[in-house]
Amino acid sequence: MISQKARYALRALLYLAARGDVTPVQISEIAESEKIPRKFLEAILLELKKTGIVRSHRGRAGGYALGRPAKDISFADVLRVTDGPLALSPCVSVMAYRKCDDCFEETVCAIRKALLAARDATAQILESRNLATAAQQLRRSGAL
Amino acid sequence: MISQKARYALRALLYLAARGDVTPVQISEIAESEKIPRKFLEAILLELKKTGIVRSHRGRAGGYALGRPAKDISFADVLRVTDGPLALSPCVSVMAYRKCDDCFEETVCAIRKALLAARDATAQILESRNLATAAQQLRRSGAL
DNA sequence: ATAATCCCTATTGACTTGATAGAGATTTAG
DNA sequence: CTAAATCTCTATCAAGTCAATAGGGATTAT
Repeated sequence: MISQKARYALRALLYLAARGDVTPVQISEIAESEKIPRKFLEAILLELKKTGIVRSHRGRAGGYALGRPAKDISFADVLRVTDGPLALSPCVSVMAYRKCDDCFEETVCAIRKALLAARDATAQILESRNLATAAQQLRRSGAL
Repeated sequence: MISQKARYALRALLYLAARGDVTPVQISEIAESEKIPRKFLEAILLELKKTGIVRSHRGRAGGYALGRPAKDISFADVLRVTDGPLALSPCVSVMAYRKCDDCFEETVCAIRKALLAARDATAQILESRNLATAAQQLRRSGAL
């Protein structure tokens, strides 16, 4: 299961993508529109900023905007920031590989083989879905 | 990421599958062979038993055995017991559906569409991998 | 009977999650 | 230049989950 933080992050980013504006949007506006606890959202956007998914402007007319085109921000990008690796085991993570603590012989591990296949399948989907395609779906369903 | 519990469960079950025996195997034997804390393994096997994945015999020559043929125990079956639903969100879980707490309109949710596709991909893999195929892989690699 | 086994409940410490508080740093408008 | 509005940062909190342990109780083969 994804965390509440991931949900909030995706909703906030989708809000920015759907708005499609160039001028920065304030935290309060996002928080109210998407019903996200304001202070929690601050922390989330800060993290997203560190990885370049959003950028910010400080001061009077400040706020947040997407850090790159919506089509270049995948669901996988976001989930990796909020929830860590997509993989079901460190030993099959591509972005954050680590040997399992008590692994005997990785190349032979039958559990690993299954988890690796699962990771590839998940990553394939989550990397192909991005904020642009998602926003487009919303428009088509008449939700915007 | 899967839990340590899931790892232990898979290892223990794979041990039973590889042994392929009809007579029950004792907890201590599994725990020692697979280096799993004995008491923790007890709790895990008990849970697996409740869902029929293993069956047990009590008393003097007691122990555990697979509850059905190894080819009918998938990785998905096991992970659902130890770690809950495979889905990344309750609203896309097939075995344990639940509406998201703050969901506005499920049919329109763009996040849901992506998570649903991810669930299907993961489930497809994890339901097709079972203890028999895994044990066979071990034999082929000469690990048995 | 007895010894070996599974069965059950409770407890623990470490860590994570979701959320909140309060002050600091920066920028724009007037 | 000053004030107000914003983002930035650190600290804290309660509740929950995870991994592991402990100590018996129930059952059964011999």
